[in-house]
Formats: sequence, structure tokens, C-alpha cells
Amino acid sequence: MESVELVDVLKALADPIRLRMIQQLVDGDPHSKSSQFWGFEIQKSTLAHHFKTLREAGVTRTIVEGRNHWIQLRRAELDAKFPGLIDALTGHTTA
Amino acid sequence: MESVELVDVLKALADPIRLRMIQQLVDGDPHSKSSQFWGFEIQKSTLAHHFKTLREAGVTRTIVEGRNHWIQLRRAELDAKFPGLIDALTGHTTA
DNA sequence: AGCATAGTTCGATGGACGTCGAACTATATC
DNA sequence: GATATAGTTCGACGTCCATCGAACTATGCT
Repeated sequence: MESVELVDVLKALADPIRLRMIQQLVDGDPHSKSSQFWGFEIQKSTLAHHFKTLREAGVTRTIVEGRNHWIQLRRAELDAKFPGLIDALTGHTTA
Repeated sequence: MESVELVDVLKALADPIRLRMIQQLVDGDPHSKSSQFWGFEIQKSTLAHHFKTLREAGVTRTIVEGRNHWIQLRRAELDAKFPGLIDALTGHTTA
């Protein structure tokens, strides 16, 4: 996590799909990777690609439970390293 | 400015050069576009490309004074539309 | 007018990226 | 073991983008 750079986080989030993903993940809870949950009209291989991009950028972690995978925002680490960033990117825009 | 989308701002700032640019512009004052000011080791055509990218994303404005051009962060508009974003991207990284 | 300077625009190039289908891995169920 | 299901990986394809050099525009200066 120490090696996570801001510019790489921004690259990861500068995509409409992935930006909406973290906005849905902002509550900090693990969410299913099942495509039904997200409502994107993309193939599951593309979905997996976006999950990987977020994880490799240090934005999310993956939890595996048997056949089911969960994705979770690394809220605490991100807030510690980039204070205010997640808040600014997720819904507090018009508040 | 109403049509400025968050994802497009992120695309504009998800580049090492342009991220450093807005970090130098964060004081809100106009800064010379002269390459000496920035200290990047890139050609002036590339510099102009980055200026254009920031401007078209709604992040900066350009002020022309005779032969000299100035670039300025659109601080107030960005703060109004994306509260906390500029703060989060400029300098609070290691604090 | 002639020349220098500040900055942009254009065309080309190489690399990165989003998307997809197909193949693959791994777990669950019968 | 056989089959189904969840999700990833791989290869290909097309598009976008950062970079550069050269040409261009426009202002200032002599």
C-alpha cells in the first residue's frame, strides 16, 4: 500500500465503469462480483478486467468464499493516504 | 461548466505531467505557460498538448496578454462542482 | 518591412487500454 | 466422476493518447 501512487489511483478511476463501481462500493462493505449486482452492459470478461484494474491500483481487495468472490473498497487505507479523495469522488458532489 | 463530468476531469488529471501541473496551479493564481516555469523535460508541443487537455476538461482557463499566455486553475468552479476534490489531489497526500 | 519570440496545430509513431469471445481454473452439486 | 456454475486469463482487435518535429499564427521589437 505504501507504493500506491495518486496518479495510478486516478488512472484506475478515470473510467466510467470503474468510477461507478467505487461509488457503489463506498459503503465499505464487500459486494458480490456477480454481474447482476452492477447493472453494466458489458461481458463478464470485461467486468473481470475492471476488477483487476481496481485491485492492482490498490483501490480494492478481493475476498474469496468458495465459488463466490467479493470486492471491497480499501476505504481506511485510501482515506489515510489520500484524505478526502474517496469522499470527493463518491456522491458528496452536490451535498 | 455545467457539462463538466467528473470522469472527464479524472481522465485529464490521471497523467503524471498534468497532475503535477494542477498541483503547481493550486494557489489559484495565473502562471506562465513558459516551459521554464514547469521544469518538465518535454518538448513545448507536448506541453501545449497538456495545456489544451486541461482546458478542454474544464480544469483550467487561459489568459492571453499580448505574446504571453497564462494558465489558471478554475478553483472556484471546481470546488463548487466537486467539493474537496482539488484539495485531495494537491499536497495532502503525505500529510 | 524584417526578424525574433511565445505558443499552437498538424501529422506521424508507438504504446496503452477497453472490449470481446473462447479457453481455462476452481468450487459446488448430483 | 460428471456436470454446472463463478470468475479469471488469454489473444485479438480497434481506439485513444502521449510524444515528437515541423510548420504555422500572432505579437513584439528594431
